[in-house]
Amino acid sequence: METRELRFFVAVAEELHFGRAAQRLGMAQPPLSRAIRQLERRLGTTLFDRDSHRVALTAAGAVLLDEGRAALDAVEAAERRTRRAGSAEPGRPGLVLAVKAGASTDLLAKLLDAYAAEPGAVAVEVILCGPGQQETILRDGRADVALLHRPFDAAAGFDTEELLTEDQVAVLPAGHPLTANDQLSLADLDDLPDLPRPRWPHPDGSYPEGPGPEVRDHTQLLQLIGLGRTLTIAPDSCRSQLREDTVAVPLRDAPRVTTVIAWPPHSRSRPVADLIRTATRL
Amino acid sequence: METRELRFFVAVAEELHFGRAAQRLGMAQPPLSRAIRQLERRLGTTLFDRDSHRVALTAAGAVLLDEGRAALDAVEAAERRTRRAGSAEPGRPGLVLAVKAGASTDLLAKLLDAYAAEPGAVAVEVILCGPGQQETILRDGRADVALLHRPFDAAAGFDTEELLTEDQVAVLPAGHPLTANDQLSLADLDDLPDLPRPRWPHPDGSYPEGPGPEVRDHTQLLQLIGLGRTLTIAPDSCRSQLREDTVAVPLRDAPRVTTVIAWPPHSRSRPVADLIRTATRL
DNA sequence: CGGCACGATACCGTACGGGTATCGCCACGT
DNA sequence: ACGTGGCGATACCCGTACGGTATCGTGCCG
Repeated sequence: METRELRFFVAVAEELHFGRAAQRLGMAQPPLSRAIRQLERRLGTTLFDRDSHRVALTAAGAVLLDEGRAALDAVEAAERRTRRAGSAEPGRPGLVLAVKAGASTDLLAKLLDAYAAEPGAVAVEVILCGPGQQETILRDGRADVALLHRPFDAAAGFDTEELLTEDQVAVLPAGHPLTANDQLSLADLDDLPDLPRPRWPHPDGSYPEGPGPEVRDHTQLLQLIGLGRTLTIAPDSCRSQLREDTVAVPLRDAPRVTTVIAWPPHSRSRPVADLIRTATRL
Repeated sequence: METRELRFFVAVAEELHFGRAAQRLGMAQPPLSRAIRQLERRLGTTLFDRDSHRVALTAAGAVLLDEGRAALDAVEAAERRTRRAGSAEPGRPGLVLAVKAGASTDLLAKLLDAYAAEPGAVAVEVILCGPGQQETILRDGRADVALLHRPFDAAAGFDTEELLTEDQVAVLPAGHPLTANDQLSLADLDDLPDLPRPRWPHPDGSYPEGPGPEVRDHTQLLQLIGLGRTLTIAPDSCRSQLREDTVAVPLRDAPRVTTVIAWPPHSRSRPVADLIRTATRL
């Protein structure tokens, strides 16, 4: 199976419409139809149930959509990482690390310092990304290593090492009545009319429905908290980054959060191994 | 990047010889050379250092070899699993489970029985494979689920659930002097001139060097132990399968072995989820 | 210094991927 | 009921890029 065919298939499977899929692929509809038919012939299976007015995935098609996306990610990762390894003049980033923007700043600083002191250290580029995007970025090769937060980020498919386990705190506007408590429970934070939970974008950029404000990054989030418009739950170590107009209150019953360093299981590269070793020794 | 190019690249990278690689690919050498050059141009990187008498991987080439193999496995897996899902007439195997031949027989039997009793259970095909092959088979899509033994099998890149942890025993020929002990240590089994360790084949089918007998499966192994030609270390549960001419002796200091059920992290399929749920409830 | 092993280059034919035009089918509207 | 429009399939054409054969250039070996 060629990646071109897989890309065709995924486009049709996502659009469930040959015309739109062809448009997305920048081609005409007939060759697309033909390519899919040919793919079906070669696989010996029909992938779509279609008449002139409905296109639907068969069971086999659903399997290929899952597996095919993973395969395309793997190919894309191979391509990107090779490109990066190729253009490795000293000074250009030899290693890309994905972290959730605003999280674990002190741990991150310690890690980068310690690694830079290692013999054979290469330049590290840090990608700051929204919650839940590190997995994607690590999977498709834009990053080589990531810092994830269990149990919130899925580390499925990666090798990991635990670095740090912390309690969580509620981050609230300074002066809010709840800040009078020296401890809170998760239930206290549910359904507060004045402090609805913020809404983070999905991977596709769309926002879920709800009353809370839409946020894109942690700076924005902290500003909104300071303005008394929302609240958030964060690892204890976030205290060091709080502004004067926000307050952290320990949570009695929030799950403890573990920061782990994650990497694709076949990374045999020297810099990745060095960085991981450095991290585990912190 | 197309999978065809990746296959070309991997062939050359493994042979380090354009002529032989072309032969392996069933094509002539010139188009292969050209395809590699073109791949290098598109990636903007040289992948091989070559003159007329030596071909060697560059750093970028080494990266692409690792990542490319993984990507090809993923594509192959997508293809195989789709084919399997497509030809799913009731009766044909809907689920393939890879287990190390001869290991965990009783656990396996319980699992298969329990799963068969589930509503919505599909036919399960069991693949018996040599040690260390389950990962490959699971990765390239010939199996959907595998039973692995930690810490011996690498579960890197898969999701896992622990099922059972056991101590290990030494399996020896009946009547051998060592069987007089009611406990042994690993050191007692090293460098026994009369009982050299068996040699298992590598994934490519070749055998490592050494004095021990070459074995392909556990039946053969047990027979050779019975004949007093070798010994092995195995989980406690293997006792139920021993022959009369072999004896198990507990090991004081062998690492405990954990049987885990493993699956590719993106399996969203109903039968896989059912089987895993069944396994964790045993 | 001649022979050889090997990768690169040159050149050619063909098969396949993509485009345009058109058909066939079904749902819907009036 | 019939016309219309939307959509996937089919028919046909064309360009390109992939693979094959022949040959070259080069460095190693005897």
